[in-house]
Amino acid sequence: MTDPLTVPRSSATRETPGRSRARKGEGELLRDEILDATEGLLEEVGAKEAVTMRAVAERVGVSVPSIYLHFADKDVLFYECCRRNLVELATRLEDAAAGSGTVVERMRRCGEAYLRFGLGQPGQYMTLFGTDIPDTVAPDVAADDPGRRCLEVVVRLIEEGVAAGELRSNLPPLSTAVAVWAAAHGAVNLLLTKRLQTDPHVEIPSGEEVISAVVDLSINGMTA
Amino acid sequence: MTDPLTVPRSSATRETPGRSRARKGEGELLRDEILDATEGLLEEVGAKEAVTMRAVAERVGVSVPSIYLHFADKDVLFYECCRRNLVELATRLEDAAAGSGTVVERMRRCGEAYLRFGLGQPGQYMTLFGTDIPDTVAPDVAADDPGRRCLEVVVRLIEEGVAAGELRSNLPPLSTAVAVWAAAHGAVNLLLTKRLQTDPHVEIPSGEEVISAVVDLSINGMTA
DNA sequence: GCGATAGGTTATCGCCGGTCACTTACCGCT
DNA sequence: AGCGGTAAGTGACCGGCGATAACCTATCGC
Repeated sequence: MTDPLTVPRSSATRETPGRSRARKGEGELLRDEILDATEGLLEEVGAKEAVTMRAVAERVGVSVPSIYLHFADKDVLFYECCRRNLVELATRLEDAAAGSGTVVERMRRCGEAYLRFGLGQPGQYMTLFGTDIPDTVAPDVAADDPGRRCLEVVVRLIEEGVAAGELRSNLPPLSTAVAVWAAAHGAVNLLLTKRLQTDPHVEIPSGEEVISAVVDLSINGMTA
Repeated sequence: MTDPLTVPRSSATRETPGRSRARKGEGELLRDEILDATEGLLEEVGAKEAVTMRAVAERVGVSVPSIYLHFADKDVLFYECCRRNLVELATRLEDAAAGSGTVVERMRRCGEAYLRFGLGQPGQYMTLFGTDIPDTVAPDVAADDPGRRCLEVVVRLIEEGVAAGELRSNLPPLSTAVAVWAAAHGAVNLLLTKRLQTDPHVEIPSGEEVISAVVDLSINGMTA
């Protein structure tokens, strides 16, 4: 009944004659459009499970299988989509770490930069860091893991601080850096999953308060 | 072609004549069986997206709609499943906080208990804390949020430590407690999502090292 | 001009979460 | 004793999902 989906629309009507999109060497162009559309939808709905391949295809103005010409599967599409912005995060952290001031000051700027980055792009942050690395992208990640690059910045900063006598670290710098990363990651995660706003009649710290509390705690922990 | 699914098997064959399961007031019994099966499957595959309602039904030996007699939807089922064990976590934390020793010692035991709990039940931890609270369970959570109970323990411990002069906290205890929780949560999250084992040729801290690094950092941060 | 092929399309698959209409077995009530 | 009400459970099915198979067609090197 009311069967508008089964109408053949085969080879006579052709109101929208497919999509006029071509140019020989320019398949990469469509690839970028797909990534843009994915990123947009991801930030609109917040989680990749809520973004369907059909929705991406529709936004781009293309059919679903066309996406699979450029990306092996949904996981790869979303990983590539998020990784584009990783350059931005790495850059911000490296800028913050390389700026002027004491190691502690620079470390504080790094922490704030990380937290603000995560909170600024919830969908992408949770897609990148919130769940297991999907099997189909795991081999790729091993060579170029986003989180690992962040970790590197912190490790070097800690080493510098210890060498300068500014920081104390009775554990290996890598272990301490992991702990610092964990604190920042956990804070972003708690805020993005709304774990701090479920109970309206309990006063809860704002995002800014959480950021400064986490940064304070971590830095105090290293200067003790 | 090869249409074994459309075979009627209507009202004559009946090889397995439904499932002999009844008893009037004992529907709750099936409910518990469903929760047990869900928990088992969840820990086997690690994520609720990978556990289908059909798989749960099959393990229990029941049909899919029967599950919906006891749980409104999949989210509610998994939330109830995980919440059962929340009692355990709350108990462990309260035990650790109420034990003997200085506030710092008890705080350390709390941190270790939290981390071990999370690492001990990956599927349930990630289901409870790893993503947004689903809409269908959110109203319920507001009244009895798992994380909130953990937070309470830490807040009281910090207040006690500050009063005893053992801890220093220039921020409100709640803010500091959130930061401590964030550190622990982030550590569990990083470990469970395998963020610390992607690169085989880089030495990475073990789970135990991460635990002690996070606990050290947090406690140092409060005693500075 | 012309065949190869990059760049698409339509149609369909199998599986998922969830619902509907229906049946069965127990139980309180007369 | 037996009968209606209802708790408990079932088979069939829906729309939507990720993914694929088979097919078409405009472009471009030759």
